[in-house]
Amino acid sequence: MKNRLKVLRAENDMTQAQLADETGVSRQTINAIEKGKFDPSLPLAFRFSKLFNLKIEEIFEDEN
Amino acid sequence: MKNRLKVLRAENDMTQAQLADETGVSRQTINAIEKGKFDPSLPLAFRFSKLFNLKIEEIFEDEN
DNA sequence: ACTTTTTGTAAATAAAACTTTACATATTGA
DNA sequence: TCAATATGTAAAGTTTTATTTACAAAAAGT
Repeated sequence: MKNRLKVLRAENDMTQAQLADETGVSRQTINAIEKGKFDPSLPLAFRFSKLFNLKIEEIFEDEN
Repeated sequence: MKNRLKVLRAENDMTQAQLADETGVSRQTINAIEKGKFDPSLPLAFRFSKLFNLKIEEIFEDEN
C-alpha cells in the first residue's frame, strides 16, 4: 500500500511530529507508515483523510 | 466505525462465508466486523471497496 | 417436523498496528 | 561551525485485527 503522506505533509508544511500529534499517534508510527513498514488502521486512515480533506483513495493506493 | 456490509451483502445476495471467501478472510472476521467488534484493516477495507465498487467512505462511516 | 444453511459467539493463538524509550544521522539556521 | 530541529531506526512491550476450531441458535427449504 503506497501513500502520499510525505508529499501532503510537505504541501501543508508539517513535520512528522505535527502530523502524529494531529492524528493522535506517535511520531514513529507516522515515520513507519511513510516508510512503508506497515499500513495504518482504518480509523487512522480516516483521520488523515479528514485532516487533509481528501478521500482515503486519494491518500492511499492499494497496489495489487 | 459503522459499516454497511450487511446491507451490501443483502443487495448482492451474499452470505458472510462468501464475502469472507472473496476478500480472503475468515467468516468469523466478517461477522465480527459486521457486529462492530472491531474495524477491518485498511487493506481489507480496500478489498470490500473494490468488490462492491464503492468508495471506502461509502461503506464505512467514521462516527466522531 | 426435520434437515441444511447461515449467523452468532467463544477461547486460544497468531499477526499486524502502535507505543515507549532511546540513540544515531541528516537537515536547517544562527 | 555549532546548535537545534527533523528524520530514521531498533528493541521490547501492548493493543487490535484476524485465524482456527468448535458449538449453539436462528433462518430457510423440503
